[in-house]
Amino acid sequence: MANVTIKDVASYAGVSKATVSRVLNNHAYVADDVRTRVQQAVDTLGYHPSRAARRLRANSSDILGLIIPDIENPLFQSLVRGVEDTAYAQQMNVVLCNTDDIPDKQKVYLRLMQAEQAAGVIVVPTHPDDRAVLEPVREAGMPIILLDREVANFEVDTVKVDNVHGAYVATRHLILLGYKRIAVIAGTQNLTPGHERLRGCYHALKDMGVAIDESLVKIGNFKIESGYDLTHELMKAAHPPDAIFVSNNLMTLGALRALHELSVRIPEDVALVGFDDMPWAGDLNPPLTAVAQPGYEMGQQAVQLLLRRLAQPDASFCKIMLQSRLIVRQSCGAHLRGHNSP
Amino acid sequence: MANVTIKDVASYAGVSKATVSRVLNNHAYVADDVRTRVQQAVDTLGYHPSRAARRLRANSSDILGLIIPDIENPLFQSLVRGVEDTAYAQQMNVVLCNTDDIPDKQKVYLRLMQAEQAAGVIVVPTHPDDRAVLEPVREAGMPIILLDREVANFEVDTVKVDNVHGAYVATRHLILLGYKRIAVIAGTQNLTPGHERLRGCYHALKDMGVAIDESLVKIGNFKIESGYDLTHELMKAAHPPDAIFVSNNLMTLGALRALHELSVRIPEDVALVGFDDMPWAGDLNPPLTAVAQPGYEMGQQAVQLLLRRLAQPDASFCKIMLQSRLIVRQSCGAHLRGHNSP
DNA sequence: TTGAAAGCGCTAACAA
DNA sequence: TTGTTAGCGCTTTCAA
Repeated sequence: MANVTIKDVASYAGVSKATVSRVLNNHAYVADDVRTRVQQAVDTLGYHPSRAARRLRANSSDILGLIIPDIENPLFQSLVRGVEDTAYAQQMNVVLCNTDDIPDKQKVYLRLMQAEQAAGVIVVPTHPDDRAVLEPVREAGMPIILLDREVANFEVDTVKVDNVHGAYVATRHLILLGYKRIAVIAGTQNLTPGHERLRGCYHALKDMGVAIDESLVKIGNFKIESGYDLTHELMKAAHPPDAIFVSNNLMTLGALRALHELSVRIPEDVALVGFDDMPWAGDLNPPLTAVAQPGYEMGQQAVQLLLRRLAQPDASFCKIMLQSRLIVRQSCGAHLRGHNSP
Repeated sequence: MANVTIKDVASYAGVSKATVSRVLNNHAYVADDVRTRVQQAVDTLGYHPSRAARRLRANSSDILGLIIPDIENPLFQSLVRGVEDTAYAQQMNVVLCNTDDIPDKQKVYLRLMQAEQAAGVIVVPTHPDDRAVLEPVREAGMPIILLDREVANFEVDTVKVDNVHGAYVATRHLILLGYKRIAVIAGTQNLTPGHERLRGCYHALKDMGVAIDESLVKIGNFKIESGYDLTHELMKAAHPPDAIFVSNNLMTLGALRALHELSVRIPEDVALVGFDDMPWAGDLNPPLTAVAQPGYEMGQQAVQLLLRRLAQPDASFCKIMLQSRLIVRQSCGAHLRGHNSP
């Protein structure tokens, strides 16, 4: 009933607490018969060491903090699974925190992880200026891995996706398909993915010799409503676009909804390519052409980076850049206009 | 740099550790000037109490374990947010665990929660026979709240949805719209939602005087492939259905994919109604008619139940049953056949 | 190869 | 109103 402690095991097995501890932690210099006797005691008593006590002793835990904006975003879902599966295989436990991109929440969670003596944290930072909050945490001895987004003036292990290239490929794809008025719904510009994706767009337009019409560039905030509103703006204009590149999944969903409401045919009237794939992107109306980010691998890599940092606290900082890839379905009109795929 | 402890604060403020502790925990009988002096010391030193130590002392924590099958399922996403938001407001911290419906994983996580001295766990159990794993945990003093599914012979606080009624309404909706050959893709039958939803179907068919064609009843396992495969089976048969009720979101996605592959028009050739709504259900092709479960509220209620149990450990067990509601979009064909909605 | 003892940071009697 | 002290469960010297 009451909790079984190491003391109970010790007296049951007729040895000292120290010996039980040694058995538990696989120390050398324990007689075989003693070892088995202790094991039996542990089993019959159903003993499990108190993590609180261990943590107090060791001043660290096997907890891995994972701080993300929002679990309802499909990208972060696969990312979380990548982190969890990898951590689980290493006997680490993941504590998931949603910041909703609110810096204060992020601060609270970072503090929590410190207080919990987490082994380290993997963070998708809320803001490029987050250095002020992150640096003290690292100074206090907790390894930090940044994921998906970067923070200004903050050298740190990072896993990200080549946003510029992804957006470049998507935009070029639209150009090659012959669209003339390509609009872009960009994301929050002071988030790395936001401006990198816009830059990728611009690069492609320039490289392919397409003049940039600034009235076709809208800056959103990565949320559904934003995609919805900006699409309305775009389509209500005197010269609406014939194709739209949307910078993330949520805004793409908003764009889709707006276009349906306006009874605009996709891709006949307007073609659509989104950044971020979703498991059900092929079931949307129409099946969505999208730049797929390797969310699961991003999670995996982040954990690997953390383990490396834990093993070698003084190793130099490392940035891992993963590739995205374009998945051509129907919203871009490739099936109508032929395959000029990149 | 090094961790600031209560001792540091005490000596900085020129008082004893006990006094610092009293200030920290808002005890009465602390002189005002002492209180402020300690507060200042805390602030300037940037002190945060060690949770490990507190936990060791108190033999319990403010951690709430949330054990679900899979975060990639939209239902569990809103559920998680409901739990997190509610717990957060109560200063509790949520540790999320995905079992993938694998009993062994569930066992590991339950053990982890015990070792972490969680205040309680909210569990979506993997199996109706899970009593053997769950009961010992509760016996050991940890409150358990069951969510979404029930466990045989295990009296416990539970939050669930009225699956029978939800399926009933969905099926009746199809009957009222005039469909004659209504198929059902059911879920795992030894999971409560699985057989309850099938029962709801049967009830509706019987009540409305529709003969049951057993060849139109398929038992799946709640996963995408299952919905996909069974839809293929259904449509390849000599007498395919003119409507399908699918028992959860993932299988509905599979069904949708299969129907598209077969170039079956929805709802003209086959109507479709799914259990579980999804944020983007309206963007699917066609917009999906679905039974919406109140995932967020389920999460909220589960936390409330846990708090109640924590406050009154001996209160009698309580079962909360939430209603689902039918959201009529286009996949059921209501817009073509007129509004015979329930 | 084993045991005794100290101490991790905190809180709660008990005393003053 | 405050300080002293013991102890939560564990690991790790140090000594035997």
